[in-house]
Amino acid sequence: MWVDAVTESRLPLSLPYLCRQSADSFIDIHCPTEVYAMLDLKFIREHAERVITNTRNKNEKARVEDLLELDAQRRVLVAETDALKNTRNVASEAIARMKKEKQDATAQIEEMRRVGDAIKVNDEKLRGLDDSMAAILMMIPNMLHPEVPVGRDAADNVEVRSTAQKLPQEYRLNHIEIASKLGLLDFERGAKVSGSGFGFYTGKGATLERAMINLFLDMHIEKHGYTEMMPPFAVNRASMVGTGQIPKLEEDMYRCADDDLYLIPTAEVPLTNFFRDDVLAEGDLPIKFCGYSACFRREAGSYGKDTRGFLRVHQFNKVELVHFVKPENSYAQLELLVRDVEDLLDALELPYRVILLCSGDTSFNSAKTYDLEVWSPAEQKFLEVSSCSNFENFQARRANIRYRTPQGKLEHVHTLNGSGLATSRIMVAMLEHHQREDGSIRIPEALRPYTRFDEIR
RNA sequence: GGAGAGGUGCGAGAGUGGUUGAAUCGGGCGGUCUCGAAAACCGUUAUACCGGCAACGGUAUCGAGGGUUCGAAUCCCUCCCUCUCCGCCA
Repeated sequence: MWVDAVTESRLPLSLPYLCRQSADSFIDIHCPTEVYAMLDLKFIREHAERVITNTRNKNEKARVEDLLELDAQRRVLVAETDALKNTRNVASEAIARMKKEKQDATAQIEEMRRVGDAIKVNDEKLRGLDDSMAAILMMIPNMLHPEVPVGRDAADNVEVRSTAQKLPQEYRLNHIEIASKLGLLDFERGAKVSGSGFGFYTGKGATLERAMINLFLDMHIEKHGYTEMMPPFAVNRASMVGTGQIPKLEEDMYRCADDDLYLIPTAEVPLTNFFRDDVLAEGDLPIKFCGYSACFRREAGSYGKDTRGFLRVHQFNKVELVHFVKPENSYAQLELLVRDVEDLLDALELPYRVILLCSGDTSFNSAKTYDLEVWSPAEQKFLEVSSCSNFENFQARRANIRYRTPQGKLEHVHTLNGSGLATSRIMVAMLEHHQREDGSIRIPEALRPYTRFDEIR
């Protein structure tokens, strides 16, 4: 069944994004506070209580009250400094006039020297305040959509719908056992060659992996109206800041120190930053990108959790979906995004459920997130295979992605993204669900044109 | 790795110390004309922050940071980025 997706024009190549400078301004601490603001400072000021509650509901610890105090100080200082600068500007103009008329301006110049010194002192103080404020602002999470249930952790998430009715299901071998029996994955060699948490796909395992990536991409391109992108797998620091991985998740990134590049943890980073500092044409929205990438995660601090096989690895493959939309459409678009992913799971004939994350489980950047989970008979639990989020303008503010309204106003777009899909956990589910009594694996119909075999034995 | 060029508004592109927030062209928006459209013509068109109910006023912004100066897009220093040529290489 075809998802009722909006048909969009493909990305027009005439867009001017290719000529834009990249801005490393994000990473320099001495830049206007607004650049850092993920939530609008004015919004925080006017809705302090809501921001504080929201921060708490997300289990975050930003010092919102301190921010407000600093802000009050800053505003007084700004007013004072602006007044000083005004006198200087007025006087400078007068001096220019006097010089032109060959009058002596020594007294004025002397006076302005003192004003200039005062300005310098104030600017110094302002910079200190800005830095302190920026540090707090960076830690304030996105506001949640009102529909998001308040809750502590995953236990409070809400199931929206499910195609996984008859649980638990029988299985004979878990994915590690069957993969090793059929020669599809090799973790020992992965550990030898790279380290723990890396693996080889071998033989038909590699083919199956590649087939899934291609199936996903083709469905998104041909059925769901996406533009395919193949992004760089390493990005600069400004990009990581732009999508919010830095500073919060910095220790989870692989970094190439010599070149100050980061291996991407998801294609979301390059695909969203594609439009960093750009102004999009209203008529081009929504823009929907799909892109394959390898994803690299250090998973620092998560050892001992889901460490078996391919459940949690340092490198995995994923097709990522990223939408740039007009604010008024973003929640409708989120539903479509989820449907695009469900369509893949249906094609793979895997049972899954869609859950709405509660406040405490919703990520820092997100206003509303649906997770898609596939049942693992071996693990006896649901495995997260996709996370679809609406970031509203949170990322767009950080990455400075705007569009021009029909009235000619510049406004931030809303960004959404979702995995569509990450293959490693899908591989786990495939090996468990499509396992036959004799230990062979049945390839679902939709995949056969890509694998060119219909079973693995 | 070696050598050079350059980073200005939505885009292209002027501008080398004093009404330059920034010429000009293009784009967008509004209008005239038209049954409608195109063309032509006219007008208009940056963002952020602070103050103000508002009209409006102030400040900042020409890659980033620092310096010189009464005054910096313009001069000096540092850094970042992009492009071109040569070398190396998939």
